[in-house]
Amino acid sequence: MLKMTKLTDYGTMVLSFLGENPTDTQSAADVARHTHLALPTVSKLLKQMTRAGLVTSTRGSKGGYQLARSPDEISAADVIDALEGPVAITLCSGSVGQCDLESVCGVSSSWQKINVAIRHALDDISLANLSTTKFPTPSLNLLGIPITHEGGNP
Amino acid sequence: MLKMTKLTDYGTMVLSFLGENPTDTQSAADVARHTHLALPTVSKLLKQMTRAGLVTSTRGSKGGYQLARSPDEISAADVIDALEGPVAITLCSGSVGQCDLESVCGVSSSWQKINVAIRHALDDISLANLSTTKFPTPSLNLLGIPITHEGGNP
DNA sequence: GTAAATAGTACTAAAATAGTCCTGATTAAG
DNA sequence: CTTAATCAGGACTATTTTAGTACTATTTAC
Repeated sequence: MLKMTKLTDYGTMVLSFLGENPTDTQSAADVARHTHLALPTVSKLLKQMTRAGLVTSTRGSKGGYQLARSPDEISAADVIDALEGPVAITLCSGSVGQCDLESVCGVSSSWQKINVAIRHALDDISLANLSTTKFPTPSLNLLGIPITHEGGNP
Repeated sequence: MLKMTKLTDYGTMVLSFLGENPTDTQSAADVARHTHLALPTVSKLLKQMTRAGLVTSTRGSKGGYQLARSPDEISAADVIDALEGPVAITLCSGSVGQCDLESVCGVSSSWQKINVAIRHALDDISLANLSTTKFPTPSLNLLGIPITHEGGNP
């Protein structure tokens, strides 16, 4: 539940790497080398993220990719949107009238609210926050409960 | 992204129905009839939720299921845990040291924070809130942004 | 013109989800 | 004590989604 797909995770890694040297153009092969991901996969991700406007590409020899804007202007929600399409916690929460069970369901609008809430939370997390390399992670506070750093992955 | 599986969605419907008449014991067939879900599916869900302690079962003829506790004491997180196992937004956010890329990843702990934040949000939503039948849906407020009802499913 | 890149698309493989079925155990009722 | 109704557990199949690869076309530096 509430899992991102691997590709989104990878996408974040790729963006994070691009963010390390924002002025350099990196080829897909460069990115693959540094992130230890397979080239075709990285290539696919970069294409998708280019189309979504998260990175810019330069074609031709000596071409490559760069972040389209600074790491603190790219949100977690942006990345997810680019790689997985619109966020929706339940099928029916995406849009109205598409569920056969709608009339007998007795459950729904609150899921949509949760959805919106999570969405806002993801909007407020930037790539800069997600990259451990350089930036300090700010404290995140949802529902009045401050969430502090308590170990975890490097 | 951030989607629940259909089964969790169904599970909520099932619980919601059981919550309508908390004192009655409903057989799996009854539940299937009223929710318009297939019997084997409902049966499977009820078994899982029984094991998780969300509903109680009575075996034998005239047996069936009831909510184990009142609808406002069952949270969205409970339902998700029962039907999908522990919440984890990324693979590596579930536990430390299980990811090959950990050392080169440069991304992670903030996903864990998001994870925890969402978790808390889901803890605070009860089945009573999710059931449209009887209970008014309270306002939900994450990150200081009040989320108001703005149409959507019935 | 050639080599090094990205763009687009289609395809295949793998994994997760959803759904079904069967066999066994338990209990109320006749 | 037999039968019918009902849950328990697990195995199995089908479907859908996700992940990963491959191929062809286009663009550009030199």
